[in-house]
Amino acid sequence: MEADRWLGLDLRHLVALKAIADEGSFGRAAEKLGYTQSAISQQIATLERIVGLRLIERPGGPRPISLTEAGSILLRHADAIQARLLAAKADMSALEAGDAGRLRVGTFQSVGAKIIPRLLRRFSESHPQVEMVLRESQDESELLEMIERGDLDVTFWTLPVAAGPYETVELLHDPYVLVVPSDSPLAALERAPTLKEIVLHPIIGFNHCSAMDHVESQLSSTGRSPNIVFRSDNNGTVQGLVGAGVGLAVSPKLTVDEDDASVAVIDLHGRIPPRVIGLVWHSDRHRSAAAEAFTESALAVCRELAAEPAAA
Amino acid sequence: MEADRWLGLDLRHLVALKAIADEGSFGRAAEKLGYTQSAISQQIATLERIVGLRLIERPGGPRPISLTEAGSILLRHADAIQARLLAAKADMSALEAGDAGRLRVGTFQSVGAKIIPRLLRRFSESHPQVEMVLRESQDESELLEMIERGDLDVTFWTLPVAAGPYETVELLHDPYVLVVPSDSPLAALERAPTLKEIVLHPIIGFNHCSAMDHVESQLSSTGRSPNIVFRSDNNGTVQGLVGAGVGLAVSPKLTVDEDDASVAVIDLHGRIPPRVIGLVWHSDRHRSAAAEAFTESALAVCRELAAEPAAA
DNA sequence: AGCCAGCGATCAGCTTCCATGATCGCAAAG
DNA sequence: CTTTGCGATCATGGAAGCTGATCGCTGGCT
Repeated sequence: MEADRWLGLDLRHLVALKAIADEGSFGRAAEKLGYTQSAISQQIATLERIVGLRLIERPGGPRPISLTEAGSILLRHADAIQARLLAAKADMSALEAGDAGRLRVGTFQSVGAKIIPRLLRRFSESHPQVEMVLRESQDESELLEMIERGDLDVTFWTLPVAAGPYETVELLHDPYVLVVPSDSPLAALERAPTLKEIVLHPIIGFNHCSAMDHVESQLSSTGRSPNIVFRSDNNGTVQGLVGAGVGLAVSPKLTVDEDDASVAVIDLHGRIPPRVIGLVWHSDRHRSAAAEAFTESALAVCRELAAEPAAA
Repeated sequence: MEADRWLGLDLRHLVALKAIADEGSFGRAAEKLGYTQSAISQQIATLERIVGLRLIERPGGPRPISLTEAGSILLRHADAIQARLLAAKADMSALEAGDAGRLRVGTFQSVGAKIIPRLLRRFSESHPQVEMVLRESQDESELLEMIERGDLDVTFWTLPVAAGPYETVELLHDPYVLVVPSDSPLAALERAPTLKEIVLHPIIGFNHCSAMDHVESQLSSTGRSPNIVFRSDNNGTVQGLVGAGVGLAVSPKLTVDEDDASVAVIDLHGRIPPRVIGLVWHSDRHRSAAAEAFTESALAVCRELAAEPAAA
């Protein structure tokens, strides 16, 4: 590695570049960062001297500036570097908080019922020294944000995950089932009802979440939009309404209570593609031994769940 | 983003950390970087002040130092950041060299014969303004190193690629074929010869490369190691020797000359898994329009090649 | 046992670098 | 033509960082 001028590169330079790109002018960038306009101007000057290329086009006068091609390419690298630094910072403060034995796990409503209790029991028995912090969110996307900010170590998620600095592992395929009143004619059918048949009935839905959106778009693909007469996030409420004959529900199998005699649960045999439940974590963050062990436990538990459909 | 002490972090700090980890002592790291031991000591001190954690364990006296857990975690981030900086630097110097229209492509011997000429003609017709620089290497792994150093923009490669900062695209599956003298009894068989039958004969091989290693390990898996009587990297030589009855050859189909009447080419029907030819580029580097277009052209050409096995 | 070699920490001093604040040049809008 | 907003430039003061010397420590060598 030659001793070149790149060693003089400072993080402040990259931050300044980003601020200018965001704010659209040297002055506002300076204000945002708590510097003088002069300072920013000089920072960019030295940055341009370091890379040897003009990064920002200044047309002069009150006309707005713009990034050159080199500028926008460098900006992408700068973003990546800043993201990595944030990850490093999160790792460090996690360590500082004595996190050898703390694991913050994100979950959402519908994953909870069957997997979580079993997993928690298993994991806390095999790793009693790990303190688990469960964070359940109504708003799924919030979980990913927390992963990105370093507020969570790992989260459950329905795969695939959006593009981003994530690593994932697939835990299990959770098929959708139809929940109908136990005396419904649909329950007496030998075959699984088609989507067209289902969409003729009133539907009890969950509140909007990625799983529900998925179901509704599938139902809408029949050409007829489903008639959602009620929404609740509480599975007990949903099944109660179904049992009372208010409508049908399409639920992930893992969320339904199969012991409820007032309803019948009908396998849809893949008429709606199953949701895939997985774990997601930040690809840039350090992966603690506790997190690895948790992933292993989750995989084991889900393998068991998949192997005992008899309970269904 | 709070104005925290992390903004005071300097690249030199991370470089120093890496140097210490590599060299095993402050003094040698200082020497390597052209500083005094004092400077390194102070740099690490401020770095530790910034992150708020002890990064290096100094047992005192002549005992060797070691990274703490925080230190090794931070080092991994530092490595990633340095790698990203190198990519940025490579992008900048490429741009500086006026690379809007230059594309440096790596190839190796056996990919050349069928794909390259056609691809070059096609691409230079559709993108006449792009100056192509072809770099053929005998030593395949050198190509990946050049990608990593930024000396190449994209290279052909036999997938899968080793772990690293790479992105890939699959171009085509190139099956292995058996080349025998045209009067060989093997050529008269109705079925493809088995590996056991092949390995009984003397073999003309290519010099060691990933493709040849692959073939040899497959042949050895019969329990009998192949008898390689000659090696050459020139396909004409290999086929000439086969035609003269010196031995058989197992070659990737794309490299053989099917018009050579002195030999017969026999499809192995997947008895040896085909090699997969793809393009590889650096995931951190900027991907120029020329590179994208080149990938598209390569895909198109390879789709055509796959669709006309009649020529075989 | 005692000396020595090797290592990192520390300190004072000097140099270098960088942000500041004021000023200038420029071009579009009024 | 003046005003206004923006970036460039310059001199200056202050902070940060490197140097060179010195100290304290510990394990191995004699």
